[in-house]
Amino acid sequence: MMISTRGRYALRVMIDLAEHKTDGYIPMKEVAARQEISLKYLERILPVLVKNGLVEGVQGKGGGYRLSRVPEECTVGEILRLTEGNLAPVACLDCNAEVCEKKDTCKTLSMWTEFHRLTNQYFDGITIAELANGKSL
Amino acid sequence: MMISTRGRYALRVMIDLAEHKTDGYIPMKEVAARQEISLKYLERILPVLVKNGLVEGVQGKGGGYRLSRVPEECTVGEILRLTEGNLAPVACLDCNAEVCEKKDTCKTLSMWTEFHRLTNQYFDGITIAELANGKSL
DNA sequence: TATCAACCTACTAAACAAGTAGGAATAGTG
DNA sequence: CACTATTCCTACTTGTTTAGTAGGTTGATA
Repeated sequence: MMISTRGRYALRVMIDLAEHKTDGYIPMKEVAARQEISLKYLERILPVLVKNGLVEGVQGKGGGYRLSRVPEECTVGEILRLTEGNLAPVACLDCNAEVCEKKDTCKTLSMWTEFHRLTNQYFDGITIAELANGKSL
Repeated sequence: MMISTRGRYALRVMIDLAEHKTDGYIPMKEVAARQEISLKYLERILPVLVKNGLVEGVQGKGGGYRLSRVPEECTVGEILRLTEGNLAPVACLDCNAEVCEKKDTCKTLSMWTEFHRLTNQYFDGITIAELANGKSL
């Protein structure tokens, strides 16, 4: 019942990119230094955000990353689903998992389903812009 | 971001005890057979429920377990907190964890705190009685 | 051509999950 | 008393996941 460092670091990177937004690209080396996270580890986390169009990476000197959209349009839910795989509390709700054979008689399934819905709704309702601005919830 | 088998099995045991309630004690062997869960594994999960007064265990022939309270007074939240340790989404919110040194400037802490509150509120609002009766949520 | 950056793959150490194994303590029953 | 059925307790095991590290390749700019 935990969000791993992958998801938490991805979030911190996105917030950092929003806060230090310029017209150019920001090298991950700078973000890693500011956030005190291993650069090498961040390099392993970012590709999924690039592939799914949340950030753009440019190689070479003067390169780096920048947000693909304005921070107001980046939701926490989207970032966590990409980096954590899924926000489902039980495997039965994971779309990629095999179907549970007890699902028709399971007394707890609807509870998990509703919690899953609630979780997505909560995190989809928060944007990177709000976090960067320190909006209190 | 998952509830482990410990929590899920504990819940199924509690529901089973509620459904097969008698004036005596129910051997875990029966519950394990009905729920198709390893008896040995359940024996490892139950002590925490006993210690915290959710169920009573009686050893020896004719012994077994029974709920300490009526199912209407057993909440899912209570059971999950005992078996999963804590429902906190990040370590910073775990009371037993060391205090995070970034907590004063952390842009995400309030988001996690609110989610934690929401999670507890959701699961505290569901009782074993409701699950046993198949109340749809 | 040198430098700085993203990108890629393989490896590793530690922790955790999900159980198994083997018995000790306890309480009724013939 | 011996037998049986049950909880209770500790240690072990096996596989997976987490949180990285190592060592490079590719690509852009100056």
